[in-house]
Amino acid sequence: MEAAEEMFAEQGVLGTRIEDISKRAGVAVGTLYNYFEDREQLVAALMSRRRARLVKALDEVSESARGRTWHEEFEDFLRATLTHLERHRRFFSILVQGELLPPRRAGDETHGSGLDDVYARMERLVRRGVAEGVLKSTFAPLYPSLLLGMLRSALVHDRYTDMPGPFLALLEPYRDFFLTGAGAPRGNP
Amino acid sequence: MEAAEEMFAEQGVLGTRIEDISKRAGVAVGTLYNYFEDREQLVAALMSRRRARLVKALDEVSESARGRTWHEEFEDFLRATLTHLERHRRFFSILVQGELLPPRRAGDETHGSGLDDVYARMERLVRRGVAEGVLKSTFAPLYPSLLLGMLRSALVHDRYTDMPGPFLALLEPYRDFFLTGAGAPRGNP
Amino acid sequence: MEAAEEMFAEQGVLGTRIEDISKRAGVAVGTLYNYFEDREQLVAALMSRRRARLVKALDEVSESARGRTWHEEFEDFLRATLTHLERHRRFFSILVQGELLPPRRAGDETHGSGLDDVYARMERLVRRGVAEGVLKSTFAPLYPSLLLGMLRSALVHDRYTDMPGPFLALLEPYRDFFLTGAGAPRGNP
Amino acid sequence: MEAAEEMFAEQGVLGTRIEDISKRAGVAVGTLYNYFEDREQLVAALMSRRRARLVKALDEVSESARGRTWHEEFEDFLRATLTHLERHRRFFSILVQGELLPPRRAGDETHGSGLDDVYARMERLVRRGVAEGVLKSTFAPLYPSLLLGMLRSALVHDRYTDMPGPFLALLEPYRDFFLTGAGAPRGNP
DNA sequence: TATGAATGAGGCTTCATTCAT
DNA sequence: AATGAATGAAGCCTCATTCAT
Repeated sequence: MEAAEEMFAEQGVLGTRIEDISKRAGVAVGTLYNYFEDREQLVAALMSRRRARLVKALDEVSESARGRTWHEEFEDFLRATLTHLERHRRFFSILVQGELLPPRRAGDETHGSGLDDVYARMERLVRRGVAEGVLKSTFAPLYPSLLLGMLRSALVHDRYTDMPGPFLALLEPYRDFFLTGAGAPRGNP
Repeated sequence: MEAAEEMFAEQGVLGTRIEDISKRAGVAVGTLYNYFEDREQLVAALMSRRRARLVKALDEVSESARGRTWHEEFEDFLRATLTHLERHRRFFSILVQGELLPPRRAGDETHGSGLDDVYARMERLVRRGVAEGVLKSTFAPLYPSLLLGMLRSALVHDRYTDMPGPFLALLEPYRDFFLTGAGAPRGNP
Repeated sequence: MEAAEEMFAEQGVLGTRIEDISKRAGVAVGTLYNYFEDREQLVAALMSRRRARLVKALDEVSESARGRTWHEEFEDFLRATLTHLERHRRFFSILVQGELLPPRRAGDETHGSGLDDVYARMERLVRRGVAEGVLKSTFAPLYPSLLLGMLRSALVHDRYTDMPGPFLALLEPYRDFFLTGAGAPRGNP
Repeated sequence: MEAAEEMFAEQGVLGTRIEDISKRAGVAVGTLYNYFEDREQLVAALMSRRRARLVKALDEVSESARGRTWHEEFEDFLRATLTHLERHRRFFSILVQGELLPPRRAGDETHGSGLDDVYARMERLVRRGVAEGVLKSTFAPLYPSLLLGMLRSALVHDRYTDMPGPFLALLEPYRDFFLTGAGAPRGNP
């Protein structure tokens, strides 16, 4: 039933008809409504579910990082994220864009943008990096969002490139970029 | 009339009713339809218009960069973009998300994601940087998208931070991050 | 299970969901459908049941009236009806309104308005009254319906009065009204 | 458009589809929704309109009664009501049954049973009768509801009689019944 | 025999679009 | 050229009914 998240990925969240979802899921409309109050809740549930998966993966990375260097954890973190992105390209591109969901009536902070949890994991990772002295502390508060932006750029790149290729190939470049930037080493003429 | 782009920013592109736009614009629905074939064209026109502004600003930067260093152009580029972002926070956050637009019938490449032009400007900037040897050439093809991702992170950061502050304050950190990354300089034990 | 007739009284016949009835009755929907062909039959059965009770009560009155005066029977009749009304205020107010039942496909005279039997008892009572000369015969055919209307007015009065009070208190006024009307005795200048 | 109240009369309030109403009214569904928020408001509006007509008629009676006897006003009152009943048999039979309307969420006393106004007119009439000494004062508070019940009995009678006939024929019998009751004059052996 | 999840026809409502004024 | 009431296709959701367990 969850596999109907593909619909969202294909048609967009707001452009998908409940009936199509149910059809793809192989059940009747009514059945969906036996489990979800209304369209909004169905959407929220799908989002939740997908997000939870990623968060779980990230937590496992964090878990198995005990006793290993920050750089190793960072690499694993990137790998996990890129892999997840790979598997859910289209859907993730939507998860990243919580803003376009329906207006969200006032006082309904139920699901944030759907990225709160992911963002939190990134904050933790950054904090450890700073604590261990492997990340500059000056602009540290910006790093989580920059990390998020960088990962999002994978989707952008995917879009603007003729030869998409596996996201995992971005692991090394992204690690390198995040740590040392795009600037050429100066002073080595 | 164009000022009704605020509607999109507030309610999302798909969540905005034509009638509301016309009301906010102070005209009747029929009037809108005298100028735009249908909803899709109205949306496209608004997008176009906003994008054109940014592109124009970026081109001016590029223009006035003749005879100045790449770093100066880069800084101007960032400044122009952040300023634009500042002024159209909400709307830009939507422009950045071309994917959620209507289903897009097959064979209808009319308006791309709305970022094509911006992306092209970034490519040009990166190319110059590489040509002048101030940017690493190894992963150069990724830089435009990373630049885009970085700028998007401004919106993310805005969302997850208690003290938003002017986007322009991000100029220095972002320049620094893009050029040298987040990693602490090593080899200085 | 029958006690779920309260639902009808509370929500109206057409406004009550089968599932709610079954829930209130403490059984599953399927169980109801094991006993009643469909919704319509369930409704008919409930109506029938309630009506049967009243008819039974009225028949007992008629029974025990043998050898007593018409006025005594009339009083008992009123008492029985008002008592019944008292106990099933809400439901009775619906029974009285057979017209709002489902559209009734043509050629489906299955359950009449639910009051046919009651009306018949009233006709009998009126006939006896006329036969014994205690009721005017001029407009006799109207009396059954007037009797019904008078009893219904108990429900109306209940609705429009601040101090509802027991229906039984209406026994004397109603008897008086039915027999002598509302007009002040004339000819006593 | 108002003529679509016939639908209610024919199919019942809850059994009528909005689309049918619009069809009968010769307009599109959307058009109805341009004038009424939703189904409930449409129903309420129709009720209101019909009730207003009757109330208006009753007020005219009351108006023209100045300087005439109570009995004359009473007769006019009956005539007006019966005439109205005649013209809107089916619909009125529904107006009389406000109770079956949708559950009415708590705290929504917007339209009462639709008979409040009519009831008020009856109270006024009765008060005058009592004041002028032509009505007994003992059970006066019950008379308005009895009057209502009596009129309703016209609908009942209509239902249970083979030869319906014009309601106006009930004028004399009802006047007589209301004033002197059904009992045969006693003491005239 | 009781259960209650699944079903899907059908009703209500929205809103992009038209067109007579 | 501007208007905005009318339109009706299309989507959301309900709920009577079925049937495998």
